[in-house]
Amino acid sequence: MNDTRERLVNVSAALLQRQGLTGTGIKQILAEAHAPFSSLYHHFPGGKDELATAAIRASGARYQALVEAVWDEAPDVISSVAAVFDGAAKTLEATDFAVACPIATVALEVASTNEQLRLATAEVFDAWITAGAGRLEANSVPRSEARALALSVISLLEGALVLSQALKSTEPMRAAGATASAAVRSAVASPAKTRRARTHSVTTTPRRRGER
Amino acid sequence: MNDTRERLVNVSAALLQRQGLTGTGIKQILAEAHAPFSSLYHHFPGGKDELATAAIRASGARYQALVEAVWDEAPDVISSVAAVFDGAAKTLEATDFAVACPIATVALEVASTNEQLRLATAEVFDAWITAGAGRLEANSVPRSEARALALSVISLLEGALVLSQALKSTEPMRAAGATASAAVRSAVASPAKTRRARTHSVTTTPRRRGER
DNA sequence: TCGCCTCTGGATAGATCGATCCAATGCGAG
DNA sequence: CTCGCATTGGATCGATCTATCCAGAGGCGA
Repeated sequence: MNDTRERLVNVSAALLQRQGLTGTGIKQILAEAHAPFSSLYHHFPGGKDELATAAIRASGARYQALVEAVWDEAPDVISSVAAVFDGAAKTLEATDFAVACPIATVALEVASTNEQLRLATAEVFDAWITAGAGRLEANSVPRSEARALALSVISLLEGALVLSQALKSTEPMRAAGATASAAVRSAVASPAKTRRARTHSVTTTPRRRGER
Repeated sequence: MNDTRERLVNVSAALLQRQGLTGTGIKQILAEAHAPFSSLYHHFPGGKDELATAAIRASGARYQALVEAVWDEAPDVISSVAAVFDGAAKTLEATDFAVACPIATVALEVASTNEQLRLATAEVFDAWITAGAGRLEANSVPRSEARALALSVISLLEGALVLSQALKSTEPMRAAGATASAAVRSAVASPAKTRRARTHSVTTTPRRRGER
């Protein structure tokens, strides 16, 4: 019977992604979710902030699951990264650049104005980073580099989403995808094909055994 | 004289950066700028949107000038890129993570809700990309790669700003800076020493003709 | 000095904001 | 059936939002 609560969270997540926190009114959420005022304050006594927190957490987890599904479908790490960026580009095009990162808009808005919501966005990002680092580490990226690489790849993705949305073009997303793939390729400790990385030449990574 | 108009633009730029468009009220702008209602609608007949457009353009240009100044102070391209990311990290720390990108917050907010403002943010980003590509090209990056590389570097910067603000940590910024430097290093057509880059810090780069 | 134009001062309108209130409804347990 | 609890239906409040209105102040050329 609690599908009202679920509808509120889902509708909020969708609206927050496109309009941000202050740009989304309670009345609009209630109208689209076909719910009355009292239902909102019954399920979320904390009001708008509590609802928004739940929405951020939900769409953060949902997006992570989506990306992980795309990631795990590809045969190797580098194509996984490429597939994620490609998927993001396709989503942008399919939605006329309306659907990008589910939480970045709110994250920037609340970063210095709403500590409770800022913490929620931080938790989501942290989960993404940890998951990304874990998957990189499971694919021959040395532990000492995995987290920094995950941070860079996610930064590339987030930044490219910002630029692509503003410019209404997937050019930034494609460029960022290429750079992300190259960065991952450089970090992968390939035991056999050490000299094969012709096109991308050197990085700061010594090619010795990435032990430790 | 017309310093009321200038004050309005500056105050708006600062508030928009931290609170976004819908999060910033006209009254707050007027209060901080010590201006009455009628002054706003005299100088900006288009109201809030017109004022915000002017503010976005102004802070976009100001930020570009700041980055270019930091960039041009460094002796070579790679240290330039590193210096920009380092400067962003220092600014974040100095302002308790309140001051990051002057337009990203608004850009995400208006991307699919306000075409006029979206165009303004797109113009600012485009100017940054063009300027970045030009500077890369002037430093031995092939023209065919310069624009894509500039897109990637700016994506890294923007994404790292999002993550750093949300997490209240400069770790993403530092990781992104290292990746950006490495990407630029790979793209620089270094005539002789392709192999021996070693694991020094970012400042050890092939010192090609330091013009200027 | 006069008249003109730019700019400022502040009140106010009309809409919308988030939040609260209480009565009514549905439903399972006893 | 009846009771108790979770949930719903709206009306409504005070605050705040953007925008408009008009009168007055100030500078400047004629």
